[in-house]
Amino acid sequence: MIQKPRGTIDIMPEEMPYWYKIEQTAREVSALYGFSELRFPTFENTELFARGVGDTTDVVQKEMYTFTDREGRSLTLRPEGTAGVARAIIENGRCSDAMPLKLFYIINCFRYEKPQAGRSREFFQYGAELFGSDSAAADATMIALAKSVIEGIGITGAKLHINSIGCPSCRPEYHAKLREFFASNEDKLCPTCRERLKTNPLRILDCKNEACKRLTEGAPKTIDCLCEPCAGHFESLKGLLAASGIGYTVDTTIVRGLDYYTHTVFEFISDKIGAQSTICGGGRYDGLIKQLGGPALPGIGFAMGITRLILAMKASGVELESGIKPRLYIAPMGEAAQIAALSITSELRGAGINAECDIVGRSLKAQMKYADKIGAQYTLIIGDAELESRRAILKNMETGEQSEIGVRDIDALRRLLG
RNA sequence: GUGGGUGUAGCUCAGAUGGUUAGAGCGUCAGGUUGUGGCCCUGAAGGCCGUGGGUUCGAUUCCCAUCACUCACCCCA
Repeated sequence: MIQKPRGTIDIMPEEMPYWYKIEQTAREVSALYGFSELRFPTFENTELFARGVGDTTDVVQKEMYTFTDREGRSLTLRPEGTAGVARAIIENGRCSDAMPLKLFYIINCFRYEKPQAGRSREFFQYGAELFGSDSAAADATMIALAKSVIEGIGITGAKLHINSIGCPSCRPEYHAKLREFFASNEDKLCPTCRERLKTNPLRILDCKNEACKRLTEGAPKTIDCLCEPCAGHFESLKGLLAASGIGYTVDTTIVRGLDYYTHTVFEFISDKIGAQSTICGGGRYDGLIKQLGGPALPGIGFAMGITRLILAMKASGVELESGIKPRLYIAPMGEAAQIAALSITSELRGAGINAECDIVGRSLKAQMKYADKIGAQYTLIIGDAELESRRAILKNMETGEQSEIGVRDIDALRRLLG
């Protein structure tokens, strides 16, 4: 047997109602907020991610599905959506549209990681991006959109965490302060954090190691080292959230792993779905468009992992009915009846009524069992006797009641079932 | 990439200090009066006991490796 590749998932029919619910809610709520849907390539030139996401990030360094095509071009399966959207709006000249430009997408992404609960190599996300505003009001709008979607699909108990990681003008100073703070305790840090001290000290704050956690107490926080504009932006955001009644906690450990983030970063976290608890992650990326060769255009966006949303929905007690139940099952006996059954089925379907009939050639008893199993509301029995008398037997499967109805009386059936 | 757990029928799981025909429940299919479901009864199909090596007279059972699933680290959605 050939198995599916590691880290991929099959989504069987029983699961589809959850996907429909999320996709439908995402589209409706996005539209409500004035966002338009777009689609873009599953693979891009590798350079897009190297430059956009950042070639020092884990995602780019060790998690991308990169391959060479027949012409020797280096291509990469998208590991996230923002870089593709940014490229698309630059390439399609939308940076000169009326601002803000508000877009959303529902896509699959690929990352070569070791699978676990809430994490797979092909994963799916709903994301939204807002370009052309560097105002905190834009941040608040994005957070409100994310919250509406999360609540709209029935997830309860998700917590909003926000932080500001500064901008290119205040970050170097912050890194220096962090290095200074940890310098005396360098030997007590875990090996990875000792490395982080040199490369990206910001990440030490995110370490799960107990010893490191203790050492981070009292460490300088990004929000204490923000430059004037950054601090002002963060204060405005907090004010706007409070004014809209959106609860939040300032979480100085949120450190996004994608280089393009600046200023505001945020996550919605569910504590009921295992270790991969971030169901929505996002932030501001004011330098990205320029970095990719476009104009200096600020932006902010987020993405939500759809399978994680489903885990959170189920943990929140959301139960969705699966399966399509026919209104009528037609049980023919004999060849003549089979012909009649097929044509009645077809006419009912044409009238928008879900009807089924036997196409396996089962006995009447087996057909009744089958009709019961698939949840048919009515069964219409047609045999030679019924063709003769032109009166078929209609059985209500719930009550067991039987009555007669004209064999070809489609109108009567439509009245009953429509 | 690192670590823990698991791998027996479609599903959920038993099982034997290593010994000849590997079990149950559910599900599927067929019957239980000649044209009728849900309950009940009977029967059938369906497993090289994840794969490859090793130890052994003999391995599904013990050992090793490998693959897959799973949880966690890491990272992130």
